[in-house]
Amino acid sequence: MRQQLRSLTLIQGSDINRKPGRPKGGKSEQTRERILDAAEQLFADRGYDGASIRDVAAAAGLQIHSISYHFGPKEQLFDAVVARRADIMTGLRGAALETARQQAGAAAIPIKQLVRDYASPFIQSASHGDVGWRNYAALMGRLANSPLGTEIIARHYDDMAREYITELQRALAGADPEDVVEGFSAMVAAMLGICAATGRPERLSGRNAQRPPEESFEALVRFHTAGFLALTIA
Amino acid sequence: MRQQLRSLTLIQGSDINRKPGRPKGGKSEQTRERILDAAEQLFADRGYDGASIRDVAAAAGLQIHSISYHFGPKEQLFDAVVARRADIMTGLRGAALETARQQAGAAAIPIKQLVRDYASPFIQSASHGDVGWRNYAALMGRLANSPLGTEIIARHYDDMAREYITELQRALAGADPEDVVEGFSAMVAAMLGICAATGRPERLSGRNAQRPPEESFEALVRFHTAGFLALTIA
DNA sequence: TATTTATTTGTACGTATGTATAATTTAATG
DNA sequence: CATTAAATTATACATACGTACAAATAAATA
Repeated sequence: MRQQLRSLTLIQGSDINRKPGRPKGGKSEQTRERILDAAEQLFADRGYDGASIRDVAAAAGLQIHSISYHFGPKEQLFDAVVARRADIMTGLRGAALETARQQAGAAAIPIKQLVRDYASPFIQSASHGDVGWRNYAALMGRLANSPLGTEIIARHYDDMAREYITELQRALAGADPEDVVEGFSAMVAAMLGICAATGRPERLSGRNAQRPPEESFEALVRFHTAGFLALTIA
Repeated sequence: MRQQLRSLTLIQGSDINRKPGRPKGGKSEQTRERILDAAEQLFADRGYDGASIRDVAAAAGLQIHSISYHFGPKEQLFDAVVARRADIMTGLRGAALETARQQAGAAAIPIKQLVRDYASPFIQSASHGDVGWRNYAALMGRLANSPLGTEIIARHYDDMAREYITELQRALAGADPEDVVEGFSAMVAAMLGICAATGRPERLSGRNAQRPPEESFEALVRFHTAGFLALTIA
């Protein structure tokens, strides 16, 4: 939205299209990242309506208007927060899918691999990534069943989701395609639940600390792979 | 909170403890229900922070202060909304569990029956109940991964959840108990996702209308039963 | 009917909200 | 250095928020 059409001549010194004045995107890219980090954390902690633009500005060490200057109205800021890491996530999933397709050749990709490849980037990022990824994971969990959330998720995640669903349906030829979509939705919900860090699993199992997400991930893969396979049995 | 200790002598005319003045809970019980209905819908549509007390009052056809008069501050109203139908839900699940225990005798309750008995009351209410149940289901979906939501869910749902988990662990003696908790969480997340009516399954499958929740329910039972059973295989 | 309490209304307070406008500072240019 | 545009600051606006207080009304009693 605020991206500039860079001039075509690449050598900066001899740039003939170069207009006078301070160029865009110099130092401000850091500022934008700082705003997104702050917004990510606050939206994750308090939700979309619970976090104010003022909170974000204060957390980023800026004045209020700097937020809307860089991102426009609140909803666009929210979208930008989701989009930033969604693009990374989609890149990882796309690469994994390409590899899997090459490995499988003409055959269908194994269910277990599809489950693993879709859930792994998210769970790995949420558990091994920096605090930003943890905040992002919590935020995505909150978004899951809200109108605004699903709208934004649709924009940034549905295309790749459909690719995985297509492969799942191919691997589960005997199953009702709608059941496969149902299974995919269940898998995503479980993945988000693991990373949301709500503390409910601990409360239900009597544990005092959160289970390492890798263990949860392995359980998820086994559980949902078996679930998918059960859909083929009429 | 605002319930009164009814006098012990049951015959109203000869009530010796009866104090003068207008008695509590007469017409106001309808008002309370009307407030809860309005709050339920608004919280479901806009979330806790997105729905204001003024909105609730207007939807119920009352002045602002009537809300806090009956329910205290906003968070207690929210809790009351969740609690009302949580009690019904817990009653149904408790009755189903008792029946299942009697049927099973000394043996473990079958996994499929536990999955069915836990998810069925919610999905049936959300699909066949009145609009209030549909709103409630959407609200519970929104709550699932938020801090305030999990706090309230813990208060009203965790006891019965632990009972079902105990039975699941008994039926899955070979499985890691923590994996079983993980599976239970996945089942709940899927159940909420089905009833949240976000439109995402339709978007992912190309359907134009929502799938009948009964079909989704049958798929959920098959999927998650198989998932649980897979946890016993080392 | 007079009295007592439950319930509802009307109004107000202090603060927080998203957004917009104008002025200022910063960083590059020729 | 003068100039141009980006980036930041400062301030303001109109509205919405949760909560509280005082008054009025309603429904039962003796």
